[in-house]
Formats: sequence, C-alpha cells, structure tokens
Amino acid sequence: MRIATWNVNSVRQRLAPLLAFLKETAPDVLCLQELKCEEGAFPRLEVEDAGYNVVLHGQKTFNGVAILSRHPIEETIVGLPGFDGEGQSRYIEAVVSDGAGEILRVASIYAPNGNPPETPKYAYKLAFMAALTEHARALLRLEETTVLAGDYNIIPEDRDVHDPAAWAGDALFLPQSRAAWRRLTNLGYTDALRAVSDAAGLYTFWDYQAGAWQKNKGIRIDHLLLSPQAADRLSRVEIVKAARAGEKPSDHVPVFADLA
DNA sequence: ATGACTGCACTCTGCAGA
Repeated sequence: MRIATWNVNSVRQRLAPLLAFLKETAPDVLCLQELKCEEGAFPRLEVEDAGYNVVLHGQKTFNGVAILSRHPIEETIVGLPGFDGEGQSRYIEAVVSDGAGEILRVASIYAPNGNPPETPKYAYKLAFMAALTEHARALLRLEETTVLAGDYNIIPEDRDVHDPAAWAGDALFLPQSRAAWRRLTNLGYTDALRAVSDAAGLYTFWDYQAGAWQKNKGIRIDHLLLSPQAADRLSRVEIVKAARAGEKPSDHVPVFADLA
C-alpha cells in the first residue's frame, strides 16, 4: 500500500498537477489538505475518472480535507471527534479496503497554523492538537493498521527547519507546539520519515516569498504518523521534492509512506 | 535588502497562510 499526503493549497488551482501526480505515482490512498472549496466545487468527476473514490470535508475559501482511494472506502468519520471545530473543516477519517481482506484506517489532517501566538488562534491550535491526541489514543486501542497523515503545522525538531533561531517565536516551532507533537507521538505513533532517516534538511514546505525555494529555506511540517501495526509494515518514505519546482506549484510537496 | 508570494471573495483591497 502506497499512502501519500499533500497540502495542495486549493484543489481547483492544483487540478492538473494533482491528476498528473495520480497518474504518475499511483498512490493507493492520497490525503489532501487545503482544498479551499465546498464539496460541490470539488473536481469529483476528474478524480473519479482517474480511478479514485473520494470522501471529503469541504469548506468555502479555507481549509478542507479529502481522502482519495483506489480501493473501496468502507467507513468515514467527518470532523475530529471530541472537537468543536467552529466550522473549520480540518479532519476526515476513513477505513479503506485493499480488496484482499486487509483494511487500513487513514486520517487526512489539516492542523491549525496558530499564528500569531498571542492570539486565540494559538489556543485553537493547541486545543485541536489536544483533541487529536485523545482521538489518536482511542484509535490505538483498535490495534489496526492506521496512518494519521497531513499538514500538522508543527516543526518537530531543529533538524526540520533551515534556521531554528529564525523560527523560534513562530507558532509552528514554539516549545508548546513541539510538546503537543511529542504528546501525540509518545502515545506510540511512529513519524514515518524519522523511521527511515536521521538526516537534517528534509523539508516539505517552502514559502512562496523571498526566494525560500531557491534558497532551500524550508521546513518539515507534513507528516505521516503510523500505528504500531502500520509501522511494522513500513518499507519506504519519499518526499516528492520535485513537485515544488513545477508550474504554479503548491507551497507544500507530497510525502509517501509505503507499507509492505 | 528588514525586499521579493499566492488564493480567495460581498474582488481592484484585505485577509489568511506559514
């Protein structure tokens, strides 16, 4: 099973690269974030024609998450359980069959940015992470092959950012944000990328501004967290860095986790 | 060089993103 996550920064603006990505890389499951459209405006026919089933939690202008699957989608949870999202579409979960009797539980997550930190936006970010952690704790008890994938808007460690000092006061890198990340992973989830590499400078986001891409001033904020049953099967992780170099790219690139 | 962008909407300016 090849599972990918990608914050597309508007699915309508990214339709051509999205369809090309599906055709070229053929993920079994793709989690999308920042659709920036309501369900009625989602390019469902195009995605279905590419061979994918779709479930999504849309919203006008902001947020929006989807799960695309080549295999049947058997069960869906829309919205993060236990969290009053105040109308923000940031979580969808589905149980996907692989057609051979195995199931995968997968979530597509768009965690809040949280800037500026001295505002209610930061409290909202931490509240989301607390609710996500509680739900993730409940999911572990199922002892299933589970992948919690998405844009967490958290830089876990110094090695995940080009200039730690420059990001010290940012909501993505504040100690409380990183502590929230550790509380989640410490439950027993494996950060897929860190299971295969200790290297610094493996980024998934480069700002559109100030030549961040050209100067490789990136950050790693898109993550796939694996339940123990999923981690047992992890064979490969890939950050599709080339996606940032195309025409009209998203500011995020896709990340793959392959399960044997 | 403390610069530089992109997408969206009650659009031609302001907000959000990270």
